[in-house]
Amino acid sequence: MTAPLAPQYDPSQIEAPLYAWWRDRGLFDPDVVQRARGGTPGEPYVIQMPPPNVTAELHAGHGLNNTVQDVLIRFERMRGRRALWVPGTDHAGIATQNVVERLLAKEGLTRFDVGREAFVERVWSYVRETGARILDQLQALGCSADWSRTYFTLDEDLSRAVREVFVRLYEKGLIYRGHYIINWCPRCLTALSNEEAEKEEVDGKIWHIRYPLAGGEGHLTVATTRPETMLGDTGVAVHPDDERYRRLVGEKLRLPLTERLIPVVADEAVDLAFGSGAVKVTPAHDATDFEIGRRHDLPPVDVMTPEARMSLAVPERFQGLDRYEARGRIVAELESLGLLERVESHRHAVGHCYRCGTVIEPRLSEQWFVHMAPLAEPALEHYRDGTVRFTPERRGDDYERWLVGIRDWCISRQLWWGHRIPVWYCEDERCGRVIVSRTGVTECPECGGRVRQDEDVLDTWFSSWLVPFTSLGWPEPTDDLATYYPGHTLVTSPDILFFWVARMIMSGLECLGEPPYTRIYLHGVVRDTQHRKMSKSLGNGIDPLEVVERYGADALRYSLISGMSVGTDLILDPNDLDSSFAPGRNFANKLWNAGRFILSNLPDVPRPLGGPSSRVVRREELTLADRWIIARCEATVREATEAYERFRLNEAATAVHRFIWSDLADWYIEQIKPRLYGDTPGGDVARAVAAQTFDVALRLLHPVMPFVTEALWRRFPGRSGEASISIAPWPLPDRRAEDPEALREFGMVQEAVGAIRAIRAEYGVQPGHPVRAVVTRSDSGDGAIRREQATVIRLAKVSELSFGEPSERVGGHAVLSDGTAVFVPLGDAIEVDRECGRLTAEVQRLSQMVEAQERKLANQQFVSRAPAEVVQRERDKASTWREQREVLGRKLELLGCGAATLRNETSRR
RNA sequence: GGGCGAAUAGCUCAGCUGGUUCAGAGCGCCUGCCUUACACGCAGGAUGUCGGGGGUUCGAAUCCCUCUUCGCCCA
Repeated sequence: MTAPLAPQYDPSQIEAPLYAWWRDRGLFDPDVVQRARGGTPGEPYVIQMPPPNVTAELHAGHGLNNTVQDVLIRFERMRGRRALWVPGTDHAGIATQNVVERLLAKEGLTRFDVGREAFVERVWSYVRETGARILDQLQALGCSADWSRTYFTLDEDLSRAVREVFVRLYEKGLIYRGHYIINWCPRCLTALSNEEAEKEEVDGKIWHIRYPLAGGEGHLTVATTRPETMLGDTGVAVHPDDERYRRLVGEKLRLPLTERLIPVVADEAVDLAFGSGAVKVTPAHDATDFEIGRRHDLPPVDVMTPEARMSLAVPERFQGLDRYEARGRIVAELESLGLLERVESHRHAVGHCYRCGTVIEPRLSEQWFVHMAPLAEPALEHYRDGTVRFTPERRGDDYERWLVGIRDWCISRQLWWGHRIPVWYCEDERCGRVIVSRTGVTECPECGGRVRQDEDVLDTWFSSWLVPFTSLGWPEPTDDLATYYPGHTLVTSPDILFFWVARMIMSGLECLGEPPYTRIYLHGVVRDTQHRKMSKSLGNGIDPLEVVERYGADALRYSLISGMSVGTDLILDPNDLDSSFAPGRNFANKLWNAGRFILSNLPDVPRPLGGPSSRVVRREELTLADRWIIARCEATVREATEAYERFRLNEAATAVHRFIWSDLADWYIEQIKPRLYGDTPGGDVARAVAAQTFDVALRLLHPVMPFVTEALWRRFPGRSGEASISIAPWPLPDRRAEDPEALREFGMVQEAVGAIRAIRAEYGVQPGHPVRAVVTRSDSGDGAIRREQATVIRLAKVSELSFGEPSERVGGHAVLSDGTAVFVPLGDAIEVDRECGRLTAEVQRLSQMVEAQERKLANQQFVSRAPAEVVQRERDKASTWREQREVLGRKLELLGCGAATLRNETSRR
């Protein structure tokens, strides 16, 4: 039927064709899948992909984030939901503009040289050329996003929606323009929101500077971390309750280096404990000072240019100096004037541009803002009433705190790449009308005069906070919007909780009355072994595409998923990809070979395990091993399904791993080999059970390892060429498959095999060399080992297995958990002393456990206060251990281990 | 300065509601094996003051307090 499979799994031959097949058949499009399923209407399930920057290259963080989303979307797709994963890219204003500016710089040009229009065209052509690259890269990971719905935040439709929202919020009075202190990046030359100014701890200093009293002797000492801003001081503030300075309030000071006279004012905002308790007030360069200045009529004096050089408002000798050069010069001059009282070291948080790392300059500037409190309120309510929930839960606290203390959002950016602010100003000064419009404006509706559009563009996040509905066609009432909004799960990393997640909830509630999703899964960050975030500049990144090339996408995905637990970071070693991704590579290969074995043994039409067929396998045909693997499979279905549902993806992955590797491959496949190609009858039953349980395992694993599972699943006999595991039904739990008796009994067989193998290894019996074994049943023994003696004989390489009391004494001894004794006579091969030592140690270990248990049970408090069930369990444990100890104790006597040995062993401890 | 998280085998991490998964998994390591699915494998094995100290409890890796170290967020 199909070509024989290679003994070693080679993902490079398998993955790309399978991906193309899925994609071209439309299996990622929920509407196509719905039709393929015969139109059964499934409940929609929607995930919005965090749109990567259009200029981004795939890194490990993207790999993790998108793998998690793909696992969830594939899981829900198989469960019958109309699973839609919406992909897109973000125009990323600052980042993209920076990239193209760097390209221009190589030609010796700036954006100002080429002009706005040409520059924007240049960015577009760059984006058109490279913009889809990251999405292509995601395909190599197996991501099953619906590419037919891919959006770009600057698409015409999405841009229209952005203007719509801007105008609506403006009309509701939630967007306003004003002069405030904003975060200014002197390198990117734009305003930033508070969130975009990343606080970073730096070692700084506090300079204590004397400001002389204008009238008479003395001075007032102020403390500052930014002495260069003193040139813009227009006052000094003290706390109204501060006894030290009360008499100075209202006095004038002579501002050093400028000779400007500035007043001392009293203001509640001053922290008595900080520095000297007197603060310089620089209204144009500090948010708090700006407020103080307003309250006391202190005029703002802007002493810096946009590039953070000293402006014309300062004495000539400082003009044009960079802010840090100016700092040095100013401090030196103050020192020479004897006005520098002292300098202290000071560690404090300083804002840095999140795009270029430059230290932010707080700057007075006219910008557009969103008034956030009214938007935050419903977002808060939907969290507090449990509608919107976080995994891990504690992240909800961050969300709540941010919303409670929310500040207005500065949304204008002094960039050229982005959504131009839809505001026009009448150029006729007498009119001065401000027009906010959904469509272009060419003349003033008031006076008919000329208008000019606001030069600025909107914050990139002002478009991405809308994507859960703009990606579906809003504000048009599209079918997609009706079907797929609101969505369900959002998967991202915690660093954009405020930037994006919280704001999307606000916009969804504002524009559509419902939050865009209700479950937010925030995963960790990928770090190196020194726990540093992976980054291009540190060179400690892992290239997911390289991993895919070397080990396959399945190996990457399994390694990421199984190594990541809820809410914790993922540590990977970029210098040792082999050991980082060995788990996934090994497992894919194991799966491949288990599949190779099972498939090569299947007939064209295997017997079914259930259903109406007359060939159905009857329950009484099943052997103990069959019943056991079916029961284990059932347990795995429950475990894995629940784990996926709870976002415990690592548990799902390891549960299936355990089933496939430890249960199916190590035990079941080994156990059924005689039935498959020996004389033992029942091969058809074994084949049926192997096929069925392996099929289930493949489906359970498909969300994590989509390629290898599909490759194998499609090769099952009787599969139609159209069938894909990606839309195969999810395995459902089936109570009838539960079988505690089979689990226990086969467990005893496993123990017996394990005991014999251990004895063999202990005494260096060559693997091919058969041994005899004697099993002495305990009173509680149930005879499973006797019934399954063929299994024990095969798997433990036993030549002759007998039951009853052994006739010999010299050999290896073991006792199973139910007290059954296992004896391997080894004659000359055994060293009696060694065996005595081994058994004595075991007896002693058991004795300690028994004694501890007896102490516990002798404790009246325990017996009376612990639940009866627990007490019973502990009693059972004690009697089991006691029995094991007695069995081994008798063995010791039989072996003739002297009391001397015992004493030796005792004193050694 | 405030808040949160983490600390368990050499490494990366599970251990969810205190007691039957209680000291686990994978990788690495040691020993022996190319046993006709797989050497990316098979079989066996070693390795732990569950970060320190104190407390609650009949019982603590698990709950509380405290200290140390590391990380994150907010001012």
